[in-house]
Amino acid sequence: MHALLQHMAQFTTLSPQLAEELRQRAHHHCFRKHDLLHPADTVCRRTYWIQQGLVRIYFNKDGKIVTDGFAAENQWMTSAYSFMRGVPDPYAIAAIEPTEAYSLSLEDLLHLFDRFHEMERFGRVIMSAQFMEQSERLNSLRFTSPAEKYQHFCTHYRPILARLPLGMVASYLGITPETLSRVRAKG
Amino acid sequence: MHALLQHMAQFTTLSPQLAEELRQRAHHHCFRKHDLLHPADTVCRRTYWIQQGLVRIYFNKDGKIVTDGFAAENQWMTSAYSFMRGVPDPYAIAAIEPTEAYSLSLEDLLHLFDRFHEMERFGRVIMSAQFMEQSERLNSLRFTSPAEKYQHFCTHYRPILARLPLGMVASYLGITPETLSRVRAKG
DNA sequence: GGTATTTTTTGATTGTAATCAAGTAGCGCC
DNA sequence: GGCGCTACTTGATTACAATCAAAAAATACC
Repeated sequence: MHALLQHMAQFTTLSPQLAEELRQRAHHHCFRKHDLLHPADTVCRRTYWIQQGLVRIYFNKDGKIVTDGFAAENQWMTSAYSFMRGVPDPYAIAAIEPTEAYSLSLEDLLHLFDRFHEMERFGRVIMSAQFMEQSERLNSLRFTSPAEKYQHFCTHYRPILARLPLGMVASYLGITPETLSRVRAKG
Repeated sequence: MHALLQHMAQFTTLSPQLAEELRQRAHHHCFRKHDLLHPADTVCRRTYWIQQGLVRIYFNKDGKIVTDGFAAENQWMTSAYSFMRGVPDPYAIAAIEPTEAYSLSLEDLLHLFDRFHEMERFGRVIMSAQFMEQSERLNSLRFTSPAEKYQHFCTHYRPILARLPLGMVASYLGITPETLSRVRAKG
């Protein structure tokens, strides 16, 4: 829990009152490998902050599993649309490694946003960061060859690269495992 | 100016003090067709809210102009990376039609975020909305054929579709003008 | 530790949209 | 209103990664 507060303190001032409310509201979770943080076609009720471990979000596209993103230590993960709108969506979130996490519900978040200016600040800053990251990804998807996509992935995900099977990386990059295998064979 | 305040009031409570500060700080602009709101390779110092008209953001990729986005009435436009980081970037923003806009500098924004919880709220809500929109675009780019991309564009940009030349739409969708022309010929 | 299953590699073929190339239409501007 | 330019359309060819197929390697599980 302390680690989550430390993480948040990087982006906003953390008053003792806010820290206390976070301590009261956040849930603690331990997931084993392959456990689901969120099953497909259900409402994703919580947003998870990963203290230790590695998770992925994915969905089933015509019988194939497509990975949509990863989150490791100090990152947030949720099925954004489902979480924000309170509706089911096809995404699922599963642990790739044994994972320890803290989570907040939408109600918790909205309450904290209302009550604490500094929490609202945190929300804004995190959303901006996610937005900028997603922009980069969009540009990579749009303008680069499979080799460059992989290159880009390597530089941005170095810390977790070795922990991921090739197939997941390929579908995240929007290329086939065969193509990624060939790309890797050359580099 | 009143219209900007109305727009903001949709997403946050707008105290008289905040409204007053906005009135004082926002700049008003009129652009003629082809005018640059922001030239390439300079720092984008302001974020623009479009009251009337239509603008686009684009950059030069190997001699070809690639359109990266549009903004029409009630939308915001800036070169995000340059604006947030205060560094030059290759994007330019130009008016497609005569355009009336209001703008804020980064300093204005940061000041308002600090001083007004409700402004911070507005920032968070707008960033979330942009993020969700961008997610949809990313999925469209990633998983759909040229015909579906165009379909998706038509449903999401109906109001401005007729105001845009085909070439801009094509490069926004990440396909060639030739391909878009053929897609349109069939539908 | 050995078998079964999944993941990755390697190879051959195909499909789709990009590129190359002209021609036509639309529009801005004097 | 006509000239010149840009935008759009249409056609032929090419390139690249997807798909199909199968073998090899890695991993899971009893």
